[in-house]
Amino acid sequence: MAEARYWLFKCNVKYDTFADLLAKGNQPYPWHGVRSYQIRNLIRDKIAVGDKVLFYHSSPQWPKRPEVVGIARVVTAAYPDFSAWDETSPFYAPKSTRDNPIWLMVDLQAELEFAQPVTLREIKESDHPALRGMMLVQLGNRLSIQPVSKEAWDVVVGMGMGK
DNA sequence: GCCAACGTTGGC
DNA sequence: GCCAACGTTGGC
Repeated sequence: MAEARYWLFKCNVKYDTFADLLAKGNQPYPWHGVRSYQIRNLIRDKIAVGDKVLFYHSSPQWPKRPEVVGIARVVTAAYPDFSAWDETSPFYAPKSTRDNPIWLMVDLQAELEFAQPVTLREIKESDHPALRGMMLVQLGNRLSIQPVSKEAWDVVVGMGMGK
């Protein structure tokens, strides 16, 4: 296997949470709902089985804060996102057909829930150079999947484990 | 609810 | 291909 890479996946808590992954136990969880070509291309070209994921909750209800809540692992290659075919899904996307799927997804499996979630605010306020370099804290960034450096990974996971 | 960022759409 | 209008994201 190629060397694992590190990512941050944003999850809008309106649709899914880390609890949904944890509830699956050892079963894979289809990371559905990507509707951005940039992210689709990342999934298709860059993300591989075994890659590691910081699981981030975005857009929480006040007074909850956006935060990294745990770690997951990529367990499949990219395959068509079936939620695009479901008329009852908020991610229904009729342009993506079974014969010619536009939207792709991978499956995730939960690995570890942080003892102590790492909030966006903590990451922003950290003076650690690896965290200051994270895409997450840069202005205007809205990508729902972002590459994370090994250094930033180690720092965030350390914070989440309560170190 | 507000609003900045910014990707996407569509008229030309 | 340009670019203005529009829609979505997401922090606050």
